[in-house]
Amino acid sequence: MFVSSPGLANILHADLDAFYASVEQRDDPRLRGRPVIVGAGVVLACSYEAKALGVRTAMNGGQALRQCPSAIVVEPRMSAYSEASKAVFKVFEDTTPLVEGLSIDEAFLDVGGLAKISGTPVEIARRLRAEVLARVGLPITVGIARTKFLAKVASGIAKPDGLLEVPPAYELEFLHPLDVSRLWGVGQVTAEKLRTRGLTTVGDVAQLPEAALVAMLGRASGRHLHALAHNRDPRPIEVGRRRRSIGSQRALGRSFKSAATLDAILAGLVDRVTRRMRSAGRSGRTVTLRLRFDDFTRATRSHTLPQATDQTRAVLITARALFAAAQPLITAQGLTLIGISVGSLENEAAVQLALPFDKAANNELDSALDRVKDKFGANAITRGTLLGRDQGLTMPMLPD
DNA sequence: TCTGGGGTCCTAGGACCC
DNA sequence: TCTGGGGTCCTAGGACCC
Repeated sequence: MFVSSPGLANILHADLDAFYASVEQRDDPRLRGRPVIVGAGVVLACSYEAKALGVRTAMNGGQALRQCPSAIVVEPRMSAYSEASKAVFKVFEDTTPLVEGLSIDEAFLDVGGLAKISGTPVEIARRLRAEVLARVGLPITVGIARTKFLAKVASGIAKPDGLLEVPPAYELEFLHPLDVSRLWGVGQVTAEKLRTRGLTTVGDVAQLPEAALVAMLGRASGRHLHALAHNRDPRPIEVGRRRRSIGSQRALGRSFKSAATLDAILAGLVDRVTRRMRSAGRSGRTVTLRLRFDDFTRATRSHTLPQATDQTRAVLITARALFAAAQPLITAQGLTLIGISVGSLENEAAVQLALPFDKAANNELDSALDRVKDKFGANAITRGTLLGRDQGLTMPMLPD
């Protein structure tokens, strides 16, 4: 482990532009230069041409088309995006070993210590952008600064297809005029709280004592914001962070769903989640059921198992018990979303226990998976499901 | 227009242990 | 009989990010 010089702008934040839409434009020349919307029901991503006409991520699909009738709507191709992401991360890792991935389309890179080999951070960033374009065919924006936070703000301002360095001598000049919503961790709720107290810029926030921010926003948020506003962000690049939960959720639409359909949806979610856990070689202990209702309120119910598992059957039994426990909520309000996630992930796959084959539980799982097949087609059930089911089983301890 | 699907982190109360 | 402080784990909710 080497330590980069703390006084220099050594951190790059690399962020692909309109990632899903850019992949679509790369793969289909007819889409280039035109407004592109990825996702039918809701806008998952849109090209800059669509953004210029008022389309926004997470916008309802119908509204987006009214806003921008000339837009071309394409179905998402997740495997193409995942492949493109891997190729881009390969370019990152060819640049420096100190890469911290943040999401499918962005990462921090520490290029301190590379001066002799690769040149200044700006030179490295220019080459990185050219490499990503040449090797993967995608535009990428890079922000350069002394801290993670400033590098991320810089890339946000430089988008699209840009490069922006914040030299250490100009950090406060750059930071203080910015709108509070640029601060990492300030969303709608916090921005509104700050605004009602007359705080609109980062500089305004910096005028406040830490105690005032803590009183306003809570301990962690208050301290965090105070530090960022004063340009303190000592977090180093963390290599090899692992995800802490794996989940899947499904919106239900407006029509009435029978109990059998809801159970099939639940089993389908559990199947998808445990399959992903097994292919990632992870197992987990905390099963969380997530519900959303027609008035947009939410509820969660969770249960922690005595041992980690990646088995369809164990997670399904737990998920059903949680769902049953939440029945009073569900009958009182219209259910619009169901989600299942498994957290407290451990690094290894579940130890396979040599427990006796439980015929009754297995028959029950069979009928649940049959219902998934009936509702969603045979493709909804995979070989992974069957493998997971027949391996050893850790019986969960259920809530009453 | 009532909004998708994938995540992270923090808070607060209660149970439990020493 | 009454009392304290410290710590961890679990559960539920909330804010935020891409």
